[in-house]
Amino acid sequence: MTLEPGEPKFRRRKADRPGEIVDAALRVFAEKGFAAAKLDDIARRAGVSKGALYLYFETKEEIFRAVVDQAIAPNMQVVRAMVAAHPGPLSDLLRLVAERVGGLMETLPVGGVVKMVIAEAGNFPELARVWHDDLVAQILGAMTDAIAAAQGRGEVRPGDPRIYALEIIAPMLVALIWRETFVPSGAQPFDLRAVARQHVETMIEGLKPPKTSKDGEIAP
Amino acid sequence: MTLEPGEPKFRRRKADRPGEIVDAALRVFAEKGFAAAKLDDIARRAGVSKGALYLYFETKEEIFRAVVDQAIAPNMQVVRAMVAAHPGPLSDLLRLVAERVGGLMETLPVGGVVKMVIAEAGNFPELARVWHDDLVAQILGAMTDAIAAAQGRGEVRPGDPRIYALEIIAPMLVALIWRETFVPSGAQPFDLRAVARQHVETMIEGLKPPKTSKDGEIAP
Amino acid sequence: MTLEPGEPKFRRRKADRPGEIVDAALRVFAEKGFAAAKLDDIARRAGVSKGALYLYFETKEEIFRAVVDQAIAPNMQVVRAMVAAHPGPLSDLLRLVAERVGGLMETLPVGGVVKMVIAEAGNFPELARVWHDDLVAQILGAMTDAIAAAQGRGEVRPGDPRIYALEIIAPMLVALIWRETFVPSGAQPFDLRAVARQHVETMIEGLKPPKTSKDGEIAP
Amino acid sequence: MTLEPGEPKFRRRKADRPGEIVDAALRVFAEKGFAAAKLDDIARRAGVSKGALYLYFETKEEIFRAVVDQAIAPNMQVVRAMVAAHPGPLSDLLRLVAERVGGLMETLPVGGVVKMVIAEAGNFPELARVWHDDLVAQILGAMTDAIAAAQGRGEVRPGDPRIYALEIIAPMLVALIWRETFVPSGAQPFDLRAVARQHVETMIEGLKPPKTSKDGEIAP
DNA sequence: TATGAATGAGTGTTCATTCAT
DNA sequence: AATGAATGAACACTCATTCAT
Repeated sequence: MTLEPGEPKFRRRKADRPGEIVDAALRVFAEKGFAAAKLDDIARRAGVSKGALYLYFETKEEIFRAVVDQAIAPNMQVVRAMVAAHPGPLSDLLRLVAERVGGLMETLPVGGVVKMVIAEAGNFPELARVWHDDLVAQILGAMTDAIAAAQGRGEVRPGDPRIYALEIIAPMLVALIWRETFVPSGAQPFDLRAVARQHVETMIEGLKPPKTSKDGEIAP
Repeated sequence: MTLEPGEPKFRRRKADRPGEIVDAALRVFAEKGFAAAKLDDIARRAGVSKGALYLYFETKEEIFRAVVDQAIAPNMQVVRAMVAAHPGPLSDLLRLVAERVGGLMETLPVGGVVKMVIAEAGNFPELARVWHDDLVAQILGAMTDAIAAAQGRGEVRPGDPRIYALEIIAPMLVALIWRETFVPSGAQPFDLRAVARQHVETMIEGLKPPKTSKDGEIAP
Repeated sequence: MTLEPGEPKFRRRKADRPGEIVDAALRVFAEKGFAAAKLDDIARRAGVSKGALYLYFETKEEIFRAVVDQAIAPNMQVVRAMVAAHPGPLSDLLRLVAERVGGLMETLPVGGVVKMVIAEAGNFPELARVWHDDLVAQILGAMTDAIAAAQGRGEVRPGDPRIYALEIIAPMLVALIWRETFVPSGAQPFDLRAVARQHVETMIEGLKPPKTSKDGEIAP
Repeated sequence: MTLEPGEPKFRRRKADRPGEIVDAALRVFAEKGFAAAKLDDIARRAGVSKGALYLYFETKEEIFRAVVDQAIAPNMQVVRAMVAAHPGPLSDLLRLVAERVGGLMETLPVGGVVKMVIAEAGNFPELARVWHDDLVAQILGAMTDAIAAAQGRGEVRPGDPRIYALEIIAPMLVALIWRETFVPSGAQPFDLRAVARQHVETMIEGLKPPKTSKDGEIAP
């Protein structure tokens, strides 16, 4: 972004290039999908020539990989945050995560990437695998563990903890996909934060063990 | 599918052809996405020549449209079932719908179509609109109405009924997308029926109005 | 055109078919040119199925040949008429031919065929040869001979009789081509008969030998 | 046209390319006609790849248009020359024009373009219109005016001046078309200059007002 | 004889990739 | 490092031709 003093201004900073390209590519891939995205378009949006792309990436697939890979990193924070917050009652964890995730999703261009991963999983199985192994399964696993632990503490009613994890995450994801898919053609959007907040409360209630036992722990 | 030995080079089955082509196209589009799908491939799977496609459809887009359109019809049953089951307590409705939807999703090739719609909504906005207006918004609307009515009867706690509807549907949808996206590259699948059943119970509990008060707040 | 009594009316008369097809083909070829003409179109205009064309002709080229060949025959009359009228002063011959040709050109679909021959001479050299040898060279030759004879009789000034023949014919031909080429897009047409009449008089004057000699023969 | 040994695979000559392509295209279109001309062929003759054509033209039609349009410009000189030579007796003008046109036609590739315009006027009406309005009608109009003026001066006998203009031009045009159509398959050619010279003299004589009367009838 | 569904080679067009500058 | 003209393989689409009926 900033140029060193004395540097000629038409000299572009090499170090930033790959990042700029990946940013541009993300936008184009998210809009059009992999096959319909044109390198010309990506190059133009990155402000470089088409040939320049090949100075940093070998093929279109490479760029796509870079985009998807790069999108994982920032999201890993979320996972870590979640895992870090592990101890304590589940309800606290859920509220915390909801707030965090709801916010992130409105900031980051996750939507586009999610769309891409869904769309191109068939054509790029390794990518699907990377996303699953490095991101999705981590999140799901962390939550599953937390839920199982809570079940152990009697905080959560019996049931498959992995499915409970899915139940918790799904509405956010669907609201996100909804935004990408239907809102551009006029559908009424969902307020991501509102969804997160309401759903957390629903789940906290829904997960409470049958009231016969002394379930005072969950709702403080 | 298989032809007897001595099979005729030309079959004369005009009436069946469009259906066969759409079936084949669904498989290819779902696998590869719109742009990456080759007409040659669709034709081969439909057991016809490339030229024959053009006897029934004008362009590749037309075929795509036909695939997506056709996928709406059978799913409309779900909506109708839901609307038909309208009266009675919400919990009964949810259990009924869950059973119905869970079963359908394992039978019909909805997954592929859902994937396609998500992936190509940007490139084919009218398709996204059709899907939204004719199918998704109908389901969501029907559920929203049922929930609002239940709230009126004091069966359901306060909260945005449209978000509640989203919360109810989302896990099934995500499990479906999961199957399309991650399972082929080795991820552990979700049992759609199990998800449906467990989530319904969670939601029934989660939606219950606070037991303590005389729930005067909900139905004023 | 007429059906035998007692013949079922949906039974088509086989004998006329080739002619009907050639008629239809002439119209289509004249409109679009050889390559841009579609057999579908020809078949439709001939009132038969596409497959039926192949009962009478082997290929598209064959049909084209038939069209061009068939167009020669009626025009041969003109040549014969001209040759028959041979004796007598040239001016009489010219006036007679002009009237005859002017009339024919407004009746027969010569224009289209001329256009086709010009356009496709490069792609079908034998056709160009047939047209040249059987028709055009005949007419030109007959006229050249008549002019040479008239020169021998002192009726016509010195000069290349073949070029004189060309001079005589050309305006009619150009008026014809003009009609096919520019009139459909709005150009002012030429009245073929008027062109014929005026040009004949011009040529009769123009061909007169220098007045020094006793040139009374031409203008009676 | 010919490249040195060691010729570079990529030449960098953006400025020259469109011209080279149009030249090559003219040859191919003139030979085959629009529909039968293959882009591969044009590209090969232009010494570029098929894809390169699309760097300079949007479609095959565009190339065709460029060819036809471009052919107008150089011919406009003829028109201007004719209009410039306006004053003076008509016979001088005719002799001058004949010389000029006869020479040009043997140099420029007019023949091919004329053929194309005749052949494709039906499929590309705007092109026919452009040719008519910008070129043909101009020439014809200029000549018509000159003749009418000459009639006013008593130099030319009564008669439709537009038809007289046609009579003057036609033999050159037909000789040109003859060259394109019949000569390649063995017909005896016409010497364009000879045709021009002889026809001018014929017309000068043919247009002379009747010598007997004091020609008061013509210019009242 | 006649049909028209079906074929498949052929062509215009696109676009990821290369390379002289 | 950067450009962008050039390439060529790939693909959607067309249409003359075939053949079961």
